[in-house]
This record gives sequence, structure tokens and C-alpha cells, in this order.
Amino acid sequence: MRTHLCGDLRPEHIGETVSVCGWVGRRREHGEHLAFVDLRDHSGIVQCVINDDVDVRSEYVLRITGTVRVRPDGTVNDKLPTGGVEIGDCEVEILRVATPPPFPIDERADDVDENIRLQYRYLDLRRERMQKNLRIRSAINAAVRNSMDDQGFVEVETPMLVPSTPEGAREFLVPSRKEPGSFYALPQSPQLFKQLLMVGGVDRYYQIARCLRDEDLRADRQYEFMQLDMEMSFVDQDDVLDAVSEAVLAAAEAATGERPAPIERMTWHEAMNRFGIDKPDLRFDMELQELTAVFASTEFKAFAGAEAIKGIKVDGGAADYGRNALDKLTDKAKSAGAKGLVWMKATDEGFDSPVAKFLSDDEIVALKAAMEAQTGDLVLIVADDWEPTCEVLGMLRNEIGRPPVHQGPYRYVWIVEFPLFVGRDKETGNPKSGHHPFTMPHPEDIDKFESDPMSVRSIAYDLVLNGWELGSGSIRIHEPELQRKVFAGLGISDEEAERKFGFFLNPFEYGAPPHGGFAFGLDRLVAILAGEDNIREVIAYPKTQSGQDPMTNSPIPGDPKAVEELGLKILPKVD
RNA sequence: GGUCCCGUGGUGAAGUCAGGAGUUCACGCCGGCCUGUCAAGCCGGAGGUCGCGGGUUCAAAUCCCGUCGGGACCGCCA
Repeated sequence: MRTHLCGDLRPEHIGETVSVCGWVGRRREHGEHLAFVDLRDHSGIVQCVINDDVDVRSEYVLRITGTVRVRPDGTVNDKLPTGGVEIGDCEVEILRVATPPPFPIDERADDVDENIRLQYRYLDLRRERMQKNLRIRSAINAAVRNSMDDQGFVEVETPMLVPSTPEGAREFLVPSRKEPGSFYALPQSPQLFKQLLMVGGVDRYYQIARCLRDEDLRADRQYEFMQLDMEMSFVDQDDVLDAVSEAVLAAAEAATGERPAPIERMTWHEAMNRFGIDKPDLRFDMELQELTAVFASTEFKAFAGAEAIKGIKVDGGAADYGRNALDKLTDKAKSAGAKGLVWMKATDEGFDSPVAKFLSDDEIVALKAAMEAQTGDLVLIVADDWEPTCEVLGMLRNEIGRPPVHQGPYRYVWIVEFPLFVGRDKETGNPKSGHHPFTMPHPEDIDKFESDPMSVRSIAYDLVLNGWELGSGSIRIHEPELQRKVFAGLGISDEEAERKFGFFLNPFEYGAPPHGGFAFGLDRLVAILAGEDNIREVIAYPKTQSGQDPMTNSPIPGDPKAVEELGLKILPKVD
């Protein structure tokens, strides 16, 4: 039907007779015998000059055949890539008329209520922004596949109907028709199957896998999302990090045209200490400063005896944060678990602060030096145990200084040496897994299992980009001895382990190779590389925060017959 | 489960704090004029249950209560 794409026409095509197909973006009529039509397809728009009286309106679908010609002097449009040429002597074929769209099919729809964009997603997708995002996504998928193929990985598809697993995210359940009362689950990840692929001798597996989790949605979370899932045999941590880095850097290069520098590494402990979070955004400073020594012998009760005292400095922030704003920050700090928040505004003499009178002159001087505080700076201080102190200041640091996620340079970082155990179960008091219970403990820390379990590190790692967690992985335990030891640390008995994880661990008896792997979220990577703050913008048909699809109105009530056939009974809703 | 913000012709906004006739602006739409525009221009027109329900009031887009929908975040996401 067509010889060229609208956005591809250039002066080199002058004189050619071409056919282009697309939608009417805009028409400008100048009486009966002259009209300009901007015809749009995914490649861009081109101006068509129509001398006949043809009734074409917004979003009509046209095939236009005409001659490419140079635009008359003074009418070149520098804003358009095709702006040097136009199609003249046009023969217009109306392939389909169209109802006027509910919103303009251009960048002005960026401001339209997202619910309306999603209700008419097929129109939203016609826009340059969405076309660009879908194509970046496609390019990233292709680059990832190529990179994994080049590195000798084998793509294997794992099932979508899987057994329910006892731990982890809430699952979507699928009722079995043949066995009423029994259910499949949709996979939160191919974890079980990929590790068994290692037992199966696949050696290097990958999959661009759809994963599903029935947890509340966010800007960076959808019920269903895509992961580059991979697993490798006979490797250590460096092998996995190298392989994933290669794929991520190739994807970034495909999306931006520029290959990022090698990805730096940081231990979890350093990330917490310097940035107060395990997914630090390295695009801005405002690092946590160590103040414990400054107040080692303080009289100030809120600081005395605290395990850790740390502060952050907001350059020139004294003027920006009035009493009201500081109260809000304090509330936020408290709701994040802080006992309180001390704010101090640096002055020429010392500090303007409600607590300044409790501090000695030496402490004031030492504090100024430690924070490198200049007049006009705002200093925020938290004193508590080490971890909550770091976490609260990390939250405040992000709250105050973090740019939109797409802005500025891309800062990738590997966070390594995560703790094996994180927190304790409220009921049993047993430690909980940081990553999952099959994660390899750090060999140097194995003797600390009984004496100090919370300090045991693991061979688990996260990949972080601009403060977003892209994904995580670990070296897995492949020896039953060590697995038993970790289960013991988690308070899981042999019987419970057999009941909960036997189907997974028993195959390891047949010769599991040492192995490890990783999975990272493609939606998040695409969003950041496409300059979007929300993964819905890089997903063709996303769900709203309440899990609805305004276009299809799903979810919808089940057909009573189908429900009955599945052996289900719907109970009335209870509050 | 929680905190905060938002809901006004097809679209985006102003009006809401401080109640007084569905008022205003821009875009779009329909009709007319117009032979070089490009977010074309000029003239005219249509289009609204101010998300929904209740309350207060002589009077509610505006105040109060409830509810629905959307968004950001916390919890949650081994």
C-alpha cells in the first residue's frame, strides 16, 4: 500500500512519486482549493498539500499518493525532520473515517488524566511518546537476548501454571477444573524451575520471563512484570555479576546509544552507612556523616548513650525549611521509626536550634567541623541504634535531595554482601531470610551462625540504578549440610523443611552443581532509560493502582456457570 | 490496612479558603470565510446532574458527613 514511511521523507526523495499511509494529525484549510494535512505514522509526520476539496478530519486513516517536492522559500519547517519537503499533487484515499478522539494525539495528552489515557490506550499508543517507549523496550529486549545468546546462555521457557509456594509474595491462584478445590499459582518468578534446570545440566539458562505478584501496585510495580531471569552453573559471584553487567550495559547502549562505564560495587554495609538505604541513589551527595564520636560524652539526653549518631547536611537549607517544614520532616522521621529528629541551622556563631543550649561549645565546634557546615546550611541529626539511624536519615536524604528518577546521569551500582538474615519473625523470634532461604552464606561468616546470626553476610547482590532496585540474585546453597544449618538458623526444623521445600531440595540429592543467578526487572530498566518515572508508561496495557484496566474493565465478575464448573462458591463481601 | 493530594462541557485549567443564577479562559468539535499554513487565522454556534449520595442553609461547584474513582507514598513486595 505504501512506498515510504511519513517521517522518512527527505530532500533526497524530491521528484519521486510516493505513497504514504497514516492518520490525519492536523489539517489546515485555506479555502476550497488549498489544504495542508499533516499525515502521521509511527515514524513521524509529513505535510501533504491537497488542492482538491476533500473532507478529511482528525484521525481519518488515509493513503496519500503524490510527488515529493521542495517546500517554497520561507515555508520550510525546521521543527520537523521532514520539514524541508512536502507531498504535492496528492491523490487522497480515505481508508477509514474516524470519530474525533477524546484527547489530542500529541504531547498535550501528557497532561490528560491517566485514567482517560488508559481507557483509550489504543489512541494514547499512537502518540510519539508511547511509540518511542515501546520501541525502546523492544530494542532493550533484543539487546538482552543477543547478549545472553552471545554469552552462551540457553533460553528455556518455564510453566505459567505452577504449584503454590509457601513463602514470598502473595500469588494469583488459578482454580483447577479437573480437580475442584485444587489450584495452580501463577509464578512470582521461575526460581524453582531455573535452579532445577541447573540440576538438569542446562549450565547457563535465561528467560525473558513474565512474573506475577498479587501485591499492591506502585509507580515501579505492576501485578505482572517482565524479568530477565538467569541462572549459571559452576560459577562464583563475579561470574554472575559479569554476565548480568554485560547484558545490562548492552541494553543501555541499545537504548541510549552510549555504553555506560563498568558498574561499580558497594557492600550493603557501606551503602547503609553512607546513604542509609540498600538502594542508594548515587546521583546526589548529601551523604550521612558520622557524629557518634562528636557526642561521645554529651550531656544532651537524646544523644547520650545512642549506638549511632549521624547527620545529613542540606546546603543552604536553613532558609528553605521553616518551622512548619521542619515539623513535617520530624513527623516523617518519627513515622519511619525515629525517636526524634534534631535540626540545627548553621549561623556565624554556632547553630540556631531548639537543642543548641544543651550542647557544649566543644561539641558545637566539632559538629560544625564534622558536617562541614557553613552559615545557612541545615543539619539534620538522628541518634538511635545503627540501623534505624541510617534508615531514617536515608529516607530524609531521598525525601529532600532526590531528583526525578530519569533525570541526570545513569548511576548503576552493585550492592553486595547483603546480610543473610534481616529482622526477626514477630511471633517466633526467629531470624528471617534477607533474600531467600537457599542463599549461600558468606564463607567467612559461617562460624558466626550461633554466636551472632544477624551479622552473617550472604553471597547475595542487588543491582541498583538511580535509586531503583533493578533486581537481585545470589549464589545458591547446593549442599544439604549447609542448607540444614541455614534452616536451623531460620528456626525451620527438618520436618518442616521437608514439608515446605522437599519438592525443591530433594532433586539436589541427584547431583546439584554449584550455581547462582539473578533476575532483573525489564520494565524498570526500560522506564529509566526511556526517561519515564513510572513503568506504566513503558507497558502497552498496564493496570491502575487498584489493579483495574479502564480499557477492558477487568477484573469482571466470573460467569456463574464457569464458577460452578470450577467447584467454587462466591461468598458475600465482608468488610 | 494507613497517610497525603486530586475529581468542574470531549480535553486541560480558573472559580472552592471567604456560599448568592453553570460564570470564565485555552484547546477540541460543528458551520461559514479564507491559495502557503504548520498548535494557521477571522466570524458564528453547540456542548455541563461541578464524580455520586446525604446533610446544613432562604440559597451549595463552594461548608459538613459518607461513598466511588485516580495518583504519590508507608505497610506489603522471601
